[in-house]
Amino acid sequence: MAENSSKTTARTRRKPRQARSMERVNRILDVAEKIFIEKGYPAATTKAIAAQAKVPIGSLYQFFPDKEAILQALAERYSDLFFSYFQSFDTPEMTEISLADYVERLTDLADQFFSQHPGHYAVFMEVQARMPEVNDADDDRLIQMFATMLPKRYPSLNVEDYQAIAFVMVKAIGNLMWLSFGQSPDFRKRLIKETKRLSLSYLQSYGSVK
Amino acid sequence: MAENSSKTTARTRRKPRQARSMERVNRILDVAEKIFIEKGYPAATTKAIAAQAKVPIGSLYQFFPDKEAILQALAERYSDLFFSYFQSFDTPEMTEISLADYVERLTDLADQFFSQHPGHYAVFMEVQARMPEVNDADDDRLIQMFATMLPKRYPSLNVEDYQAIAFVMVKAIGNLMWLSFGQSPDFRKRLIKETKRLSLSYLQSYGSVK
DNA sequence: GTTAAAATATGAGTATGGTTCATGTTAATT
DNA sequence: AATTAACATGAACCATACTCATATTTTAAC
Repeated sequence: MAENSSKTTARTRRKPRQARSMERVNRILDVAEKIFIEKGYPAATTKAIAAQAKVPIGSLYQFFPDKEAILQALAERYSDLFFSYFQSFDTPEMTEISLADYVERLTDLADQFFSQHPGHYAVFMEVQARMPEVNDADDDRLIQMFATMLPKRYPSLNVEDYQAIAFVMVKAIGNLMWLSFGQSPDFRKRLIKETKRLSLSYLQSYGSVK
Repeated sequence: MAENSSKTTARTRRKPRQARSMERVNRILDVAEKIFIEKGYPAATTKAIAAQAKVPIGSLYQFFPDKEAILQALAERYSDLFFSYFQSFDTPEMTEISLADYVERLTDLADQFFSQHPGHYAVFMEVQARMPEVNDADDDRLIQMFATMLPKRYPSLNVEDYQAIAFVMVKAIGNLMWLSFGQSPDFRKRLIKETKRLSLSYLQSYGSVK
């Protein structure tokens, strides 16, 4: 499907096959994450990353075509983690519980994920800035997941409706949860409450009673 | 209020006082906007900006302490424009019309602004990525504007409620409107409709009848 | 076990782009 | 007319992403 966009894939590099090199790649990723969080992406020099990972600069570029590829690899690690959180929502049982409960659990789960992985915030921030496509892909996956469940609750709507509703839900909730960081703990709690209210009243406007 | 954050203000530069230099500054800004839109901020070199504006590189740095300052200046131009659009909402009459009409007009105005200034999208994008504070300041201004009007419609709530509701409204609407670009024209229309539905049902959940 | 091929390792060197600064020129001020 | 302040200029500086020719280690073939 996806062509070789010059932005997404600069040039392919050898994938590590030997154990020693895989270790090094992981060391590089760990160190890079740490430095990205500490100083931000632009101030994190590839030399510093290589040095702290105790890997010569040439070796770093053996596996990562460019600096952005390091960020991208980190994003993928988080993406996998993220979806492992939401696995539990991709089940039929989830259509049985009440709409209010559903919204409640959905929001709380997102909240938990963000809270439990502080590094995600910094990495996500940079990825959003520099490679929005990556995050959009994750959102699309969530949207499809969500759209699939909607017919169960709203049998009379059509495909376009499901797409639109799922889009609004994922983006609006995601954005508000995201913004709730950077706020004071009290206001953050309030925002999570409001997020639930927002999505519930929106969904109810489509006539669900359950 | 604001200290000299090393991120926000690198170092002050002479402000142009003479006509000739003000012309040059404007030329620089216009060219920079064009190149930012065409190639994106990172690929826009200060050398290229200076060259196309027919200004030596040294002169550019006479007025802009660094590359980011150019972006910031552009953001300020748009910020002013943006608020001139929303001036009409800072009037008492706006509390008289129905909630549905209010939401309708608010959303359409935002839509119009975004549509009529395509350059804003690209610039805003980069600003959001690199200097979120700038955009947050704009949002805060909108939030206060909105929060001030809420007591008229919801007399029984308290200050925290007004703040929370205004926050959700501004951020949620703003985000959805923003995302509606990048979408197909049809889906974009649909999203604007959904944005209205989202905000209206949310506001109605607070018990307004009018 | 030897050897050829493939994978990995290395860091001095290159290219590019942001920024400076010493020196000159033009406009305002006295 | 003289002094000062604002503006102009671009070669040079410097930091940083990235390369590449060369050396070493692992794997595979026999």
